[in-house]
Amino acid sequence: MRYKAGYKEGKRRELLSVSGKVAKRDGFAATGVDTLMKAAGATSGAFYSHFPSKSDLFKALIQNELTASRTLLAGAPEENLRDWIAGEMNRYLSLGHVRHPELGCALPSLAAEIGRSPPDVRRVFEAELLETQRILAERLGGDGKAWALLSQMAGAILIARALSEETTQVALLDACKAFLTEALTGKNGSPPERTIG
Amino acid sequence: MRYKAGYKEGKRRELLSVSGKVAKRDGFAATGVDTLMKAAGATSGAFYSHFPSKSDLFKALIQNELTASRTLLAGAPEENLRDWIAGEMNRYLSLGHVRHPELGCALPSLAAEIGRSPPDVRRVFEAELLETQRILAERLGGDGKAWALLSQMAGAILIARALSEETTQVALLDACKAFLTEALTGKNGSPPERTIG
DNA sequence: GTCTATAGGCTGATAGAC
DNA sequence: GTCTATCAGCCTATAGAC
Repeated sequence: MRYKAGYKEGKRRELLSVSGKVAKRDGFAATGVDTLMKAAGATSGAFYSHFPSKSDLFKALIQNELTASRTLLAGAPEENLRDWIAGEMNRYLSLGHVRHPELGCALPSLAAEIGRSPPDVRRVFEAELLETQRILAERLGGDGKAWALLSQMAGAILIARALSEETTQVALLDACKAFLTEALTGKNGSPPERTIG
Repeated sequence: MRYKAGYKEGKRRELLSVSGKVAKRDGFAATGVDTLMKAAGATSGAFYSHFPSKSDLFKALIQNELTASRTLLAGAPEENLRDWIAGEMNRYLSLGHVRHPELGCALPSLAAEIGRSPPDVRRVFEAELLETQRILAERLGGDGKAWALLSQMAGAILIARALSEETTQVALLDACKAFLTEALTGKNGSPPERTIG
């Protein structure tokens, strides 16, 4: 064979990673196959030897992105609960996350498009998100707290990105940090950092 | 003149209303001008006598949608705070809202697209949202509570729509209702209704 | 003010050379 | 496995008839 064994698998991984970044930044439907492939250093013709259709890429990409986010979230489990919550809050509800969707969570970037996608896409999304929710619920000590935390964090980044002024973005982020910290750990929790611009 | 005075203004309002619905359901960028106009009983040629460009329609549509949502939210101010919060929660965090984006709030449907739009679009969004946040903050007695409530409610509908199973959607909605009710009114608030499918 | 027709560019996907 | 070339269809926006 003209290509090494394992080449295709590595290239597929690269396609997933690169097109995930572009999709989170510019939207999945709004970005053409040719553009996605150009970002990975190839052409649209090559794409179809890796995925049967653009929609199949979307499913694989969702799985890849949510798994990566979950790994990030599941890290640092040794600390106590309050410190872990404060740390995750400062990481997720940051201006850096608002400014760099390509490096961030898929929920604020792609959830609206997933909601408009066929059931097979949404099933992949649900399976992956439920796994994240399960881990969160275990740490927080409650299923409901996990859903609430996920919803508010994703919603905060979603709205902050749509805002025009950085001062307003910071006000929203800091408000959500304070609200969630108090609701999840009680008034005595160590206060979250102020967002640094 | 062959058309009545005031006709154009009325038609413009109809265009805003109809294209708002379609955009919230199918996405704004994903829907062509011709499709938007067909939904309003006209053709793409006529569109450009009402709006200079599709992007200008987006700005007008955002203004129209957020103003309508704010009017809905600002209603029923006579009750006490806890009843009002419970009522708004049951209205916004409902399966009907999940299932019918065309009739619902623009935030879960369009915020991601607004975030990818040029500054002039985001400025319109920010001005309108700040007015809603101001009213909410007054009622809740705190700027931060308003941002947190907006973020979690929008995030909850955003994520619920991307889920596949109705039981999971209901679990998420009920969790957010309970979480927000407790965080905003304390444990003694009357419990929110369970979501009815 | 609305219509049809059109321009130029983008899209997802396929065919065949290498 | 990747390339170029191509198809049919959609997009935003404009021109000219009525």
